[in-house]
Amino acid sequence: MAVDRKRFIIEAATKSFTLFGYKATTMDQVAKLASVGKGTIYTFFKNKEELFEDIMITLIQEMKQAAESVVQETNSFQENVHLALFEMLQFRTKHQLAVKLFQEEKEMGTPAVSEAVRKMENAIVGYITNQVSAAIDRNEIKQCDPEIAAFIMMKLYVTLVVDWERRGNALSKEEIAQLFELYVFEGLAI
Amino acid sequence: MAVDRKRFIIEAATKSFTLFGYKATTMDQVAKLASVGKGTIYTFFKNKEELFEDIMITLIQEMKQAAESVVQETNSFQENVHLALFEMLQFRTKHQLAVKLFQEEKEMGTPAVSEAVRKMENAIVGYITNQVSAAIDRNEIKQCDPEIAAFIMMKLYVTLVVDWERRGNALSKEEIAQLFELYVFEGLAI
DNA sequence: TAAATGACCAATTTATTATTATGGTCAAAA
DNA sequence: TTTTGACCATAATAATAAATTGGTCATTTA
Repeated sequence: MAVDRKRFIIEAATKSFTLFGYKATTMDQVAKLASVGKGTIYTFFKNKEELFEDIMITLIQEMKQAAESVVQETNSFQENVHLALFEMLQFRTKHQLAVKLFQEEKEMGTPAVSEAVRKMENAIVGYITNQVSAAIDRNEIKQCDPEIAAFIMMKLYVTLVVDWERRGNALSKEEIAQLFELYVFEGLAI
Repeated sequence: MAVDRKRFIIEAATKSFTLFGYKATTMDQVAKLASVGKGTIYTFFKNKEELFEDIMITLIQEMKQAAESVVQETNSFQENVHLALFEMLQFRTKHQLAVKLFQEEKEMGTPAVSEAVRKMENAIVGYITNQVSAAIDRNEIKQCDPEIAAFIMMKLYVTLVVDWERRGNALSKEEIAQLFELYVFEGLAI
């Protein structure tokens, strides 16, 4: 193969999804951007949705890597969970494609995009679930259902980072860490 | 005044909002249902939105009463918070007007309805905030920001009652109470 | 001759116009 | 003085026309 057409197509589609979103990205546009005939796209991908899913797999991998880059063996479980969750939620607001997709999901509810957002959420919960399971095995925390725990932790972070901000002034990273520790680890009981 | 026209209007509007939602309820319809000329409505209410707000105040009062009906002096704080939150979230899924409004908010995003839903949420948080403040004064729980605590508790309940159900099988009232106690009061720390 | 292409098509989306319905007013009636 | 419903400007909806788009496939290319 003289030129890596598949790579060109993926790069062009990523650019276009990032700039215009899923719905407003046309296959003609991707073909033009990739300097490729439209038919060529369909020799690599069954349809637009599959092309999008391929790109989403990469995005989710990047998000996982972002989490892994801040998690450290030597840290305590709660420190690592805090860092990982904060990093992944941050990723969703910093990575341009993720931002565009969340916007499109909220404003238009494009089905393929809703599914993609769901998969990102599952990736976060899945990653934290593993951390929780490991922490239980190491006897760092109480016995509990790891998936429910991970789900609650993620939702608590969204509550603290996103929902509370909507009600007034945002919480700092340190305040969030403190609240997380208070409610999930220490508890309100005296 | 021969007949209580205002009462008739409110009853007719409540029926219509419950049956058809805010958007699909017409002032002509309300007037007909109330056996009143359309102009009469505007002698009691400035416009459709104010009529709706009047009815919402009643709905929120009812929700508060539902919470108060299950809260008891002799109960512990966490028991009362559990009962109150469960009751109010239940109220939102049982009271027909509330159900209709949540549906309309989700499907159409009617601004007046979004505002109403926001007020219901504030009412719940406000009620729990008071409970938390009182519990701190009684030294039943640790010192903490009562509003953030109430907000987190409400969100945790929505997570457990609504969000987790969407991921698979629902949790029972007892499981929810246990999880609530584990995460908010006891904590995961060993 | 296998890979690449873009004109083409059915189906959907968007733009345009016509029609209806609705919130709110106010002169007349009760 | 209170109540009313015909009336109106505006907004929502329906109907129709025009443009766009995802996907195909016969033809071209290397």
